[in-house]
Amino acid sequence: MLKDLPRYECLLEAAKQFPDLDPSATEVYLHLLRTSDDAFGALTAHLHRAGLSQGRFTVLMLLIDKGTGCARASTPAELADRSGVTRATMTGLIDTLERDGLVSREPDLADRRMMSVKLTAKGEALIHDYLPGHFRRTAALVEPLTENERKTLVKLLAKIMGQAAVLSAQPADAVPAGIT
Amino acid sequence: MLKDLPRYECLLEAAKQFPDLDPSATEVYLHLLRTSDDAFGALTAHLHRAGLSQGRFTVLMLLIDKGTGCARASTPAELADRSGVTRATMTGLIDTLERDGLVSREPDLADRRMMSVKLTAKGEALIHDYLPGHFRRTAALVEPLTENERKTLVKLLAKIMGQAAVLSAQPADAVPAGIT
DNA sequence: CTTTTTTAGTTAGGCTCCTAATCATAAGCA
DNA sequence: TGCTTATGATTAGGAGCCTAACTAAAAAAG
Repeated sequence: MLKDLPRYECLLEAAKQFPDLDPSATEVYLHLLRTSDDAFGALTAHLHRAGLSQGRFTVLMLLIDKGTGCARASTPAELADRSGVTRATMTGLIDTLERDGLVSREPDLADRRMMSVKLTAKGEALIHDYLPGHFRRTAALVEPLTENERKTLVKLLAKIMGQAAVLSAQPADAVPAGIT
Repeated sequence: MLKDLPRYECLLEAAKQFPDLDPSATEVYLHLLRTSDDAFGALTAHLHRAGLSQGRFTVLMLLIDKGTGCARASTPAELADRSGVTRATMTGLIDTLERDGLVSREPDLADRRMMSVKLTAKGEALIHDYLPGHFRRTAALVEPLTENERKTLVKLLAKIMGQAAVLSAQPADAVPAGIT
């Protein structure tokens, strides 16, 4: 990822050599990645201080079962699917979380292929201690945006998300003229 | 990263247990990360097909010296700084790029601590072949947004970027009341 | 009831990224 | 000049992510 975003004149200059380069689209794309990375990095620094990583944090969040209003996950397969990582990666994550005493792994009695993953008391204490600060920092990140601006932002991001889904669905070397 | 974003009611429910949780802020944050990841993933799939990764691609882009309107980089340290990775990581990236014949590494005659990194003919051919499709896909991602929406999006993202910088600058456990 | 297919989880090996430590060279200073 | 500090690059070791191959158990098919 580029640390310093190119100036717009720079994109215009590059567009002379590459007719396919859409300067405003490239600017949006680079700002999106840069902002996401910065926002993510600002919160991840605190995660690391708590001995967590994004993957570990996501797993712990999915294992919380009280007061979240959402169904919790329990098997490695479900955790992997909902975390957006492969099952192999989830095995590794659970390995280290178990090593650190934050989760426990028990065989499922009904289906002997499956394992049941649970938060330990230590894991539950850690995530519940961590969350309030995490939510405050998240709020601080978005703080200067009005409620209307937040709605607008989510709406615009959703459009790009939709395009990304379209683009990922047609992995061939298409995209010659325009995909809508 | 959560694969499926939580529904808004779910955030409202969770906010009952965590008073610090700002539902609209969390929604923005999660949408930002999810969108960035999806957009990035859509383009990265093509990078992988070309035998590249985001890190390798960024290095090659920084090494292009013609018609980009931007100064090119040449030393590992500068490549690392502008790529946003550590120098150790850059050493590894250049190792594999050199192994694959895409870049070459030569000692700097003036300062014998430094190395000079250059694109090989093969590397230059690869990146120049790759870029047009890359730019078309980038344009496709943003295609449904009008020019005004693009400006709005960049402006809103810039606000969050600014907050991320503030948040990263004060790594202590601050953020109790509000940071502006 | 046996064989095949599917599913859950893991292992093995690779890439990218990190931090910390090391080495050589250059630059600043008494 | 000689010593100390700063800088460029690398190495070593670790974590998280991937794909591909494997094991065991359940489900489906004959």
